[in-house]
Amino acid sequence: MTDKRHLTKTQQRNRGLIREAALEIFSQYGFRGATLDQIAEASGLSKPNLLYYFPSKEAIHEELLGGLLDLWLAPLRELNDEGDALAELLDYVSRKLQMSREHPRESRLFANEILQGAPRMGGTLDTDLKALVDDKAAIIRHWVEQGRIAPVDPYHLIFSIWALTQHYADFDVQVRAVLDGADPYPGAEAYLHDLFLRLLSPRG
Amino acid sequence: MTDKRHLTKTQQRNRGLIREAALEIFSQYGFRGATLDQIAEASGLSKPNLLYYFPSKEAIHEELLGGLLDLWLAPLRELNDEGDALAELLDYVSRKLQMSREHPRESRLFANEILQGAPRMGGTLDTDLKALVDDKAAIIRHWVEQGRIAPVDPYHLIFSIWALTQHYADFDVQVRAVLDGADPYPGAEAYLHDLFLRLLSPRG
DNA sequence: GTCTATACCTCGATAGAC
DNA sequence: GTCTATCGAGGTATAGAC
Repeated sequence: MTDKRHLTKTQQRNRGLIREAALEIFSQYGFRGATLDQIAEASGLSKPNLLYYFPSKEAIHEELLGGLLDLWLAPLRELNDEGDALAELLDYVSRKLQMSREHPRESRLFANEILQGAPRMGGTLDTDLKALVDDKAAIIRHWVEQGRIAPVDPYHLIFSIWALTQHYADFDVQVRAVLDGADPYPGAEAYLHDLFLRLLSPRG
Repeated sequence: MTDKRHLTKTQQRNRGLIREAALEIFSQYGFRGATLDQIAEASGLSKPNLLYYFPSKEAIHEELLGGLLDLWLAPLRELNDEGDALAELLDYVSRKLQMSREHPRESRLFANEILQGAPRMGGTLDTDLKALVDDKAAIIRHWVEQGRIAPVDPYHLIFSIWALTQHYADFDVQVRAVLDGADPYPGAEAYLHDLFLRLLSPRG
């Protein structure tokens, strides 16, 4: 039996190659659009060898999805109720945008999954995701009540941060078509900082 | 030869049934994830009968994509350079959000296509889309220069409107998981109106 | 651990009766 | 115009030699 705590060098290396290749292919073609041939090609391993390390195509996909929600929610998890309210939220936006820039494939893999109704993410959306968002929304509501930020709906605020940051990864081809291929991130950083600063600055 | 201008009642009806069913299935599963069996089932026609009306699976998909970009850009096209700047933009946001609410399947079909690199949309992004956005961005830049709205990057403003409105259709399952299944649109309408009002109101 | 060969199935598309 | 039956390609997974 292979024990996760006692993997040989080869095993670690090949499982890593497969994960990397699978991320590349699944994020571009979706689960059903991707084929084991493509993943084999991209990883440099043979197709039967893929199925030596993972029992099925589905298992490879699950391996990727497993850690994805955690990675995805990490920036939100860092939101600190004891920090400066406005700075905390602006930092969150910045971290989330950086996540899109550094992990566009993970963003697209996630988007593919959600777009199709999250058939392979099970109940993690209703449990883990919802619990964290409820927790952070309560913090934001508190900040509003204390007048530390302008009044906003905490849930729609969080949705808007997700939407605005992930858009640059998920709709990359559209963005670059409009911008003639230019890197959108410097402009996005400035625009989003400005947007949320104006939205959230307490007035009067 | 079938001439589009002389379709029988049956032809019109069945082609309509196929389009409706294909939209339902393609938007949920993507092009490769969808099967003709599913579309046949959903349309109430037999699989060979689908291929009597359309030469291939790809042709059905193209039929849907064909009009999609136009439908998609219609709200932006209405942006009128002679109207009141702030009201024009807020109305655009509202129209675009309504499009998400009324056409979530079209939104997801489009998102599926863009997410995977728009392999079947040809050059329409680089030509039609870019031309329209450049045109409207020039109008917005003009409004900024005249001081009729606060200074913003016109391109990122348009991206942000797309991202924020489409998010509610494309990431519906995630939004509803967080909101316990509640309808997000009333809250979204208020939040987005508020957001863009604060962002764009000229100050000083 | 890794390969070649292949079993087996799903799916798009066609043949041909009605 | 619509059906049943079926072909053939492509895809997941397995067998078995090395």
